[in-house]
Formats: sequence, C-alpha cells, structure tokens
Amino acid sequence: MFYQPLSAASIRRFCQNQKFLVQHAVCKGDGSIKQSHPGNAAFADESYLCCSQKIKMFNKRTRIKELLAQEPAGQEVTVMGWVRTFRNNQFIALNDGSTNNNIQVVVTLGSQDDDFLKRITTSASLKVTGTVVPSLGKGQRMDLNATRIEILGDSDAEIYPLQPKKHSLEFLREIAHLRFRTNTFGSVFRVRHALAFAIHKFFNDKGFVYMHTPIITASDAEGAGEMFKVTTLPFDDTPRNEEGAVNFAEDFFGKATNLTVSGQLEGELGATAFGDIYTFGPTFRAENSNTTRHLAEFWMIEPEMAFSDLEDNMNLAEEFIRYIIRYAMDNNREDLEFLAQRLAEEEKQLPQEKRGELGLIEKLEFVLNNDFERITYTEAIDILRESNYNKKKKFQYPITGWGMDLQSEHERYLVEKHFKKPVILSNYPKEIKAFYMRQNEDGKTVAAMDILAPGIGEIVGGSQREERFEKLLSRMKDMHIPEEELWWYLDTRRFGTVPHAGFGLGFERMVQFVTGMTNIRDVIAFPRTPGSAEF
RNA sequence: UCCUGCUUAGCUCAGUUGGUUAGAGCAUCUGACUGUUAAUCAGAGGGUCGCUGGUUCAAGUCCAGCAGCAGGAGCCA
Repeated sequence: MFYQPLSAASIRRFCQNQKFLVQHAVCKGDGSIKQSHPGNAAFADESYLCCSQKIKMFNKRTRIKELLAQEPAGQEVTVMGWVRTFRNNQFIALNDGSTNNNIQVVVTLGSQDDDFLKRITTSASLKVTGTVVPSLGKGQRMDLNATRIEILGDSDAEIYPLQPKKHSLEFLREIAHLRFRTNTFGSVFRVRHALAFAIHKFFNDKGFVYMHTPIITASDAEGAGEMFKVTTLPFDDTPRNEEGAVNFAEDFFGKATNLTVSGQLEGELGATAFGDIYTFGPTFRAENSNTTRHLAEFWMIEPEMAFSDLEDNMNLAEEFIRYIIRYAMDNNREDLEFLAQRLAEEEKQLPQEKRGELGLIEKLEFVLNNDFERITYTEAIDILRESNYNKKKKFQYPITGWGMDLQSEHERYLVEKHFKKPVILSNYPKEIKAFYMRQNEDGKTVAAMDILAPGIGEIVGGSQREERFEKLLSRMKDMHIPEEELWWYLDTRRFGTVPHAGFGLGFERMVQFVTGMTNIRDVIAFPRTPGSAEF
C-alpha cells in the first residue's frame, strides 16, 4: 500500500481524470480508515489517500540506481530525488539516495522561465519525467532529457547548510538530520543496512532463533556497566522508605528498573530451550565515556549456543564476521569503494606511521582470506614481555606480568604491530572477568575470548558460560552478586543445564571496521553520548 | 572522569612582536555566459573574533574562569 499526502484540489483532479482509483479516504493521524468511497474526493479533504498498488500509483518512479543500470535508448521514465548541483542553468545532478551516483537531468534551454529555474537549488526535491538518451558530455553514460519538471519541495539556498563542497565530519554531526544527503553518509548508512540484513540472514540460515530480550530490566547484577534508571517517580517529593532511601515499591514496576546493558542473561534462557538464539537490539551504558568508539546507546548482537564450548564460540564468531563482511563486499561494492577513497584521502593528512598499511578494500579482503590469530592470554603476556616495544619501555603501562589487565596500547601492539590481523585472545585470568564465565581446570583462568580488530580494538567479547551450578554460585558469592535477584538465571543450571557459550558484538564497531569511519558517532544515525542527545 | 589541543563570516581557514577600517577561498545574492562535471566570469552583501572577567593608552592577539568541540587515556562492545 502507498500513502501520500495530497491537497484537496489534487485529489479532485486525480479523481476527475480517473487515472487513479481512490479506494479509501484515510483519517489523518493514526492512519485508520475513516471512509471508503471510491472516486469520491469529498471525503478526502485534508486526509491521506490510499491507492492500491495494482492501480497506477501516483508515485510510480524509477530508482536512480536502477535507471543507471539501464541502456539509454530513448525510454520514458520518471525519477524523483534531491538536487545535488545545478550547473549552467541546464544540468541537474539528481540523487535519490539509492546510490551515490546522480542522474544528470538536462533542462532544454528556454523551456522553463527564469523564476522556475531559480527554485532548482541544492536539495530541492524534484519529480522529473523525461527520456533517457546517451549523454553528449563526458562525465556520465546517460542523460535524462526532461519533458516535465515538478518541484515537490523548495530548499532555501540562503539557509540550507549543505554545500556542494567538502564538509568536516564534525560540522556534519551538528546537522545529523541532513547528513544522509551527503555521499559519505549515504554510503555509510547503506553499508550499515547491508550489515544488519546480513546478520539476520546469517543466523536465520543457521537455524538460530531471533530473540527479543527486554529493553527495560530489573536486574542490576550484570556488572556490564553503569545503567540508566527507568522510573516514573517524581523528582520532587520522591517517596522514601523508613531508611530514607527511594521507595521503588511505589514505582511503575514496583521495583527499581534500568535500561538493559546486555541481553546475554536472558539470551541464555533462550539458548537452553531453542538451542541456538541471537539477539540484535539497542543497548545502553551510562558510562561517562568520551572516545571515538563508545556510545551511550548502541546496538549489540549476542548469539548464545547450547551444547557449545569456547572453540565452537570462536569458530562461530570468526565465520560470522567473515560472512557479513563478504555480504557487504558483494552487495555494496560501490559504497565501499567510495569509502575507501575517502579514507585514503583522509589518511594523506596523517603522518606516515598513523596511516593504515592497507586500503579499506584490501583490509577487508585480507580479513576474508586469512584466519584470525588465536592465542591465549598467557601467550599474549609472553609476546608482550619479549617485545622490543616493552624492552625499550615504549609502553605507557609496563608489562607487570601474568594477571595484569591488558591496556588498549597492548592490544593495539598485538593486533597492529605483531600479528597485523584480527586476534582472538582467550583464557583470561578469572579475576579480571565476569562471574558467569566458565572456570578452566587450571583454577586460574576462565574460558573467555575477545576478538581484537585493527584500528578498533575489542570488537567481540564472549565466553563459554559456567554451566555447573555449584561453581557458578560460589563465583557469584565471591563477587558479591546477589543470587536472589538472579534466581531465574540460576534455574537454567538447576534444570537440565548444558555446556553453552556465546558472545557480544558491538554493531557500530563492526560498521566502523567495514566503512573505515574513525569516529563511532559517524556510523549511527543519531549518536547518544555524554552531554549530547540532539535530534 | 583525567590529560592535551582547538573555538575568527553559512563552511574551511589566514591574521606577524598587542597598534589604523579583521582578510582569503568556497557558499549566498545580483548580472553575464551556455554541453556543464563541486561549471565559469564580473560585482555585492555578510563578523559582538565562543562567553565572562582581568592586564594595558590600546586585546582577535596576553592572563584567569566557564562553556562547547575534537584527540588520547580509563571503563567497555
């Protein structure tokens, strides 16, 4: 079905022409049908028209991406889009977001009056009907010789902020609502879409169940980070209990609630019934993190697999990452090539040692064609200790020995200097990892794994989960995790527990890796960061 | 949260040792031209130099505080 707001006059005209069969007058607002009177405009005033797809649609248009793939043979088409540039009062570069490539609309000299031409400004929206012919110019294969141009929406050039020139990413962030109309963000968000689609396809093809874990959670025991509180309690005159603490018994849910920091614990409930599940949804962290790779609201993918161990987990993660990169390479080649060029130009500004050794496309191909390096935490410490970097005391944080937490400079050294490819680090000391990770036989380490990617750092964090009830419970006690709050989680270990494993992958970091964008705020439509929730 | 840097026209940036009326390119507007490729050419308009206070005869320039932005660190995905 297709909906289009129309003026009463347009509706009357369409109905009189009988080109369109008006099936329903649809009430504005909620979209519910108010009247059903074929061909009668009287009921459609200030309403939305709803036309059946079988009937000729008002907006029957050819996407510019599809048009550019055709042979120019004099065929008549209608395209709609936004003006990128208007040169010479004659050539309109029109873009509709289906591709970065524009269709060149040619306006015959003298066919339009000057006042009309002056309204063809950057980002004005047009409906153009014309014939497609081979271009006389050199920059493009085809021209659309316009026979009819309709301005759908004017764009005041004096105040429209985007210009046909290079803008800084910082400036575009301030106009995030318009930045999709640039080539860079067009490509980034088409690739983002492709990756999201590929994720669902990958898991669906493998028989995983897509599970919707809650956004609002009551447990604050996960320890994954600071949480945003969810409450309907008043800020002034907040109800208090006898001890003077906020009385959440009076709150909406009757208890304290937060936005989720992870769907993992709920995911484990699904995995211990369906076998294999995955989640893909928004996640929230109230950490005061101001970096190029943290967001307060981000999207996370969390598969969880029953009857699996750490190695199965690593295998899945590696296959998964390859699959979605391959999908983007196969389906968004043009966008990736544009982004590769953009990145190459950006890196020209940097000193030699800060530039990537490979171009974006080469980097992605390298990841597709080479196995990830798999090493244990213990091996990593040895490599770092023996490195020239350490001997020359180039690390800001010295390698103190086994048991230390790795700093990002250490991870970067392993990934970018030593192995020069993605690295899967496993079997960390239990002291520096979460309570639910499975304890290894050595009594010192847990079956955890992180995947580190060049330029991004940690992209995946996962583990085999502790399926043994007693071990899990004693670990929770050690770490002061209240078991009464997680009674439901512990039930999976009480009733038919199985070895299982899973991981979390930060979607935006993956999009960063694939698009080469260096700031995470440029791969999510409307970034939420400390002090910033515009749009 | 900590460290560092930045803030001058719509955008990207110059602005010397503190010294006359703060400049450029692009954009915008007006006009010209017309097969252009971020078109070109000519002209015009556009500034509380982030904010507050201080030093000085004199501050865009020096000092302090605050704010915003960016990069790095921590936390992590």
